Amino acid sequence: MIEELEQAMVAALAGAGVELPEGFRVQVESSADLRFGDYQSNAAMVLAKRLRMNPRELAAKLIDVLDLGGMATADIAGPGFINFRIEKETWSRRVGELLGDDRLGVPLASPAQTIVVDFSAPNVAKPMHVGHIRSTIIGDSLSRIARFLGHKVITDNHIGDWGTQFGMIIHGWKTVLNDAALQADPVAELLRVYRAVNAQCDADESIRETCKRELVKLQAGDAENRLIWEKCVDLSKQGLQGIYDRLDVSFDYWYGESFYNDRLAPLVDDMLSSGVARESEGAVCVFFDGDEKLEDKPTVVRKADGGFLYATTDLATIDFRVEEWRAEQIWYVVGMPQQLHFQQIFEATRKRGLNPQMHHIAFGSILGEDRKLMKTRSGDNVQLVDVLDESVERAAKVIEEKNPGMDPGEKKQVAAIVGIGAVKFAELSQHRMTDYVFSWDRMLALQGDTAPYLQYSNVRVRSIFRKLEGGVQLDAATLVVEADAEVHLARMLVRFGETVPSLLDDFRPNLLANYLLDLAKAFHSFFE
RNA sequence: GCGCCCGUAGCUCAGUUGGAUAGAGCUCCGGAUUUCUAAUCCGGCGGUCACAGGUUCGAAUCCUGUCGGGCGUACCA
Repeated sequence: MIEELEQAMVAALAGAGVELPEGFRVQVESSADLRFGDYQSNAAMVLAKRLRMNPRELAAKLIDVLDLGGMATADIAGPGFINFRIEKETWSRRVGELLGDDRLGVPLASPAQTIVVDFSAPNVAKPMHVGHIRSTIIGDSLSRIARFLGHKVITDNHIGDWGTQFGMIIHGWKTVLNDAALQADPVAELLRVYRAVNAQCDADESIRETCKRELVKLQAGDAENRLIWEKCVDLSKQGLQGIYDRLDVSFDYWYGESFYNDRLAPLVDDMLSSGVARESEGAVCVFFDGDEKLEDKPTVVRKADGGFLYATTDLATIDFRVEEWRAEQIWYVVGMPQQLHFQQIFEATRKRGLNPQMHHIAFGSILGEDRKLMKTRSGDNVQLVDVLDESVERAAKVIEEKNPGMDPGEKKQVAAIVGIGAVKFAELSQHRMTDYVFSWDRMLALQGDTAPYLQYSNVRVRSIFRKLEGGVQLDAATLVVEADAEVHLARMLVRFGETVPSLLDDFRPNLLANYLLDLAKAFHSFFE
């Protein structure tokens, strides 16, 4: 719809003999306030300013020669807006076209690109906690959107399967592991072991040293430690997969930190010889001379003791993604606190002569009831599994109240759909940058702007089609939009194709959530 | 100190990138209904967009400053 109106406007400008200034693009957008019509353009005002004309006169001139082919009417309002009212026949036609359109009016992105999306990335041997929700759900959503738009999307779960925590876990595995508990619930037992050793370390420095030695042995390739590590990673992955299954999230690859071990030393050598990095205070660093913001913020890629860091692994990971996967874009769905880190590795990557488009898709923090940051390492964070369980349980209670007669198996199924949906939608409906206070009530609310509201509208739609099955055939020719509620529903349906492409401009799934709520409202009104 | 993010109705949040009289949901008040699943619909109350300047036809949105909150600031991830 927007496209047709824009073309008509361009033609009208030509017809009126208006010369377009360099770089000017006629824009039509959907009206925020329906009293001003369905669509509006401020082109006359913008142009009048540049050409030093009277905006209302210019708008009048345009409308004189504007040919909309009967699809809509146009008038002038306010300081020089051109408002468009779409005819009912046009709505009928457009909705009829959508009926047979698999893409629901969403155009394919051009050009399609290869995009690697890096999200979720939990640490192995420690269960996911609430802090992982945002990355996982926002990342999954953006991946799906990009895929639908026609991009080649590669999702990669960059798990923390290598690092200092393995010193503690291996020591714990050798000393305090309970085999029976491990069999019964591997994830819980690994967490218990980790916590137990963590506490021992705090109390006794010599234990911490022992753990460090275990880590060094692992890194040196010690067979026993290597085996323990492999088992830990394996068990953890199974636990994680269970959660991803419940969330309906999947990854093309799970190339964790350990995957890049062998690439780190050569990478640092290469950066040294090419002059990208240099030694400083015994460490190897990348300095960003001449960069106003990063001038005094070098990043260390090799410690004075020879060890490598997070930044080193990330740089090696970029290499791999560009060389192996031909990534044109790399998206990192990672929390706000790591902004500086990403500025550094993005800049370091450019210094190395690689130029994928890199985006840090940051998000705000989840706070405790005291409005303070939920600590990552405190050990008593709310676990993601518990959030999901609690959510499903609460949904089950509602079902028991509202639909006591439902088949028990179906009850369970619906509870899962509603419970998990509530958690996911709570994330997706909010601007990703805002911090929020974790609250069961907020996350699991079943009334208002929530997942259940959307799901219920879906149920109602499906119910209609179920009852029509075998009876009425829907086709474009019989589709007539007439009453106000019908027009509004048609308007919202057409808007889908205009909304989706804009979601990736600033990586904003919440705009889709907002749209869907508006669509659901339009549908419920229509339904009533 | 410096850098980044945030401040919108009593509460939780939107706001299509500079557009018209700033919108939803929750709460509260009032109404609808012999259902194509009421987990619904319709109406009402509620605002100095933190504050002060600036830019222009036009600012919640852009620029400057102030106040308040959060995060980060080389050998953790």
